[in-house]
Amino acid sequence: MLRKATRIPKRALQPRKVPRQERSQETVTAILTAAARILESRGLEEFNTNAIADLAGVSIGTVYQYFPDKNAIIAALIRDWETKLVEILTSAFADSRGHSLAVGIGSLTDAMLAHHHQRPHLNRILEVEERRLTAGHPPAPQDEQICGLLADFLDAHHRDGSVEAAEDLMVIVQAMTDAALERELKPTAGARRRIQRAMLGYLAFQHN
Amino acid sequence: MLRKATRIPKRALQPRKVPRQERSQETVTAILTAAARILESRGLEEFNTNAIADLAGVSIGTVYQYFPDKNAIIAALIRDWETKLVEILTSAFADSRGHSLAVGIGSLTDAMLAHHHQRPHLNRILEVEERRLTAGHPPAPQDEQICGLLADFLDAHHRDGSVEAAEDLMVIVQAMTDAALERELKPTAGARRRIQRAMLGYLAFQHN
Amino acid sequence: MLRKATRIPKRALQPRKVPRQERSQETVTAILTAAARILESRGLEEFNTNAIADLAGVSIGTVYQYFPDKNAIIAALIRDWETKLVEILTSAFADSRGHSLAVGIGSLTDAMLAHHHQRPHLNRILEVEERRLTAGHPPAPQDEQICGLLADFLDAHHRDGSVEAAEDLMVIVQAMTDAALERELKPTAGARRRIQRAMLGYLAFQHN
Amino acid sequence: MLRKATRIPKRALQPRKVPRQERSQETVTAILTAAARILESRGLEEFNTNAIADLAGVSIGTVYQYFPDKNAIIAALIRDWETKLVEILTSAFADSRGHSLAVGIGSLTDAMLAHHHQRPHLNRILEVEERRLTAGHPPAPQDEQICGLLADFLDAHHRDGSVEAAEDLMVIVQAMTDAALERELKPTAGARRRIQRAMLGYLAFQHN
DNA sequence: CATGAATGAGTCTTCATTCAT
DNA sequence: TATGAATGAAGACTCATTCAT
Repeated sequence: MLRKATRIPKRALQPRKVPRQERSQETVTAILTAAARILESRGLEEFNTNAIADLAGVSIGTVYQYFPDKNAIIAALIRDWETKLVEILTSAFADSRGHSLAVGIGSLTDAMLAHHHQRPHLNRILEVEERRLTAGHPPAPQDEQICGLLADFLDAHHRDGSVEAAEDLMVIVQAMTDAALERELKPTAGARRRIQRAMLGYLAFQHN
Repeated sequence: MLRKATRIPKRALQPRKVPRQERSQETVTAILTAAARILESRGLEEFNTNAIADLAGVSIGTVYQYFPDKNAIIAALIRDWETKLVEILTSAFADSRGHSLAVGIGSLTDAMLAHHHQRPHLNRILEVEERRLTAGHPPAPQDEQICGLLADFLDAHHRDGSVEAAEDLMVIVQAMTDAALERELKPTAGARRRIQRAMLGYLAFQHN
Repeated sequence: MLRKATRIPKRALQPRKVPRQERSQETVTAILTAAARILESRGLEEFNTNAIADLAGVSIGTVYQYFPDKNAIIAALIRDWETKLVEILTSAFADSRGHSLAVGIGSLTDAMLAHHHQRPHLNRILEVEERRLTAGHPPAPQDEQICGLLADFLDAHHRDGSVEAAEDLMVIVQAMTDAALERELKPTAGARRRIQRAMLGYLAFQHN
Repeated sequence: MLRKATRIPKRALQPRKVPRQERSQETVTAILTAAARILESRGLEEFNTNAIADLAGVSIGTVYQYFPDKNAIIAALIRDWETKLVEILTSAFADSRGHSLAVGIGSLTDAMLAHHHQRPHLNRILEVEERRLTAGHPPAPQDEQICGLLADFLDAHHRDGSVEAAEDLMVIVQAMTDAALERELKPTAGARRRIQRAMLGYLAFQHN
């Protein structure tokens, strides 16, 4: 991955062909599963289309039938991962409706920690790759969605400048979750406390 | 086949030989300057040892005389960058000695914003690369140094848990500076305000 | 791996099955139309069986139902093209029956120019492909037919060595039409004059 | 070669690096020699960079050090071949200075026949490839040179429209030599006579 | 007969690294 | 020390063709 990096993707990151038959849906799943596993256990350096095909038990040609290139596979993993994150956060905010701001932020933190600690190595790589693949691109719709969820939640608690705050809080929670993940492999109470402190502190802060 | 650097670099990231003669020092500088320029203007994708040698005006063999491999070149750039950051922060904290906490945090923020906005594209890449190269490694001495500076500063203001706080604040300022850089190309007052809010809020926050 | 067609085609260049039913005939026509269009607008480089099937609106399997391989498709296009040429020349010579040699040669020239300028890009490619596919093979029956038509015409004008002359004249008219096509995109009076000069000069020439 | 065809060459057809050391000049020669041999004995289909490297006794990387891609190798062969043709024709015309038109045309014919019958199979392929590689490009300087030589020769014999005539004669001699080569492998007196007839006939022809 | 998913050999090309000079 | 020619493993990707459904 050191070589093919940065720059704007040359091909669309979109899948090439939408699988219609049942068989091909399974194939796509197998490819993505294999790709995730390789990224997770062998790292970006050994992430190559031949390895993916091997592990997925399909031929290399089949991989290219569904993905125009390597990056599109990573992009698909990122999309899946973000879609899942949106779901998790959506339900986290839904659950905290009617509760205090602190409770809501706590749910958010827990959800983020939980999601990141699930396949932490994979997530780490996907995060870095997302930055590479989207460099110069407009933000992914899912990112905006997530910010929107948080902004709505802040609005419900009568906070001004909710969009800006949501942006900042997402940056903070993302970075701190990441840092926590680097320090310790399991989510800990300490990590939770520190993230909470940053987010609630941000929200409580009054300029004088 | 020595191309694959699997997760943990096989070679030391140290330069191969410390150049003693003057001419050698110039050569190393030329190589690093070329490397930085390529990274900056062509991106990671076109960052390769042959291109570096070309731009530096030396032969590829000479590059390998001073750096054991490609990663060592990037590592050297990162080291330089961090060393500079240590210097800047050292003087920022020195200047704010005797001033309030807020003033000190303000200096830190300004220093970070200034440093990141200098060759922003290069810095972005180096940051990502640092994560790649140090994955699984202990933190670089410079990172510890920076945290130490901040911790000392917090101590001077009688803050408890200064090491933990320093760690968190560095994560926050780094991430937010980065995000700001992504949003707007020049350092803005708005960015400064938001970063301040996050850091001072973190410090002011009291668990109940 | 059946991709390599070494010098001599391994499979017959004949279509695989003669379509008897009406619908099959339509399918074959669709395939050949698509093939011609691709050759014409995208060139040999993008001429592949999958693209043909796509554009023809049939599945790749169907293409192979009617053509044993890719070369057979090209061969069919060439056959069609030559068949058409035979028809055109036949009527050209028929029309010039009873007229002078010069008039006949004029008709031939006009017919050739007209035929070549119809879908010139396609014709150019087919001509080159014909050489590739027939390398080492005996001349195609249509080529012989065309020479025969011309030889008969020359005979009617009491020319000796009509077969040899017909061969040579066909080579000349073919090459010069081609060259004209390369120079200017539309048939011009100049091109006609030059071709005429070559042909009539050839016929008029007397060894001393 | 069926696949990578038509269209305008994507990379320059120029060699990548001019060999400076003696060793590399030998390498380039070895590559071109190998390329010619493969084209000649195995045909375009088996003409690939790996085969070339193998036969040349160098590694594939070395091939790409001197040629940006496959087409550039073919282009180099074509250039060599044309350069040689220019030399041959130059001396043919030089020799026929002071002689009659017929003698000069005879020299031209002999030179062309001789040149084409040297490695006839290779020449055939190179000719077709030249058309592919130069499609849409301005004519190669060598082609112009050759026409110029002939035009000068015609001028010396007080022919009007010598440039047009030179163009046409070159087309004719090229095509007929080619056709002869297809009929018989050795240059024959018959072929010579037929080509002469075409060229002298063209020149002698008077419109009425 | 038609479909289209799957195959996989083959080809191009790159670039980190070595080593003879 | 410097040079730069040479190496070659590795990886991306294509597309003619097959065959189960």
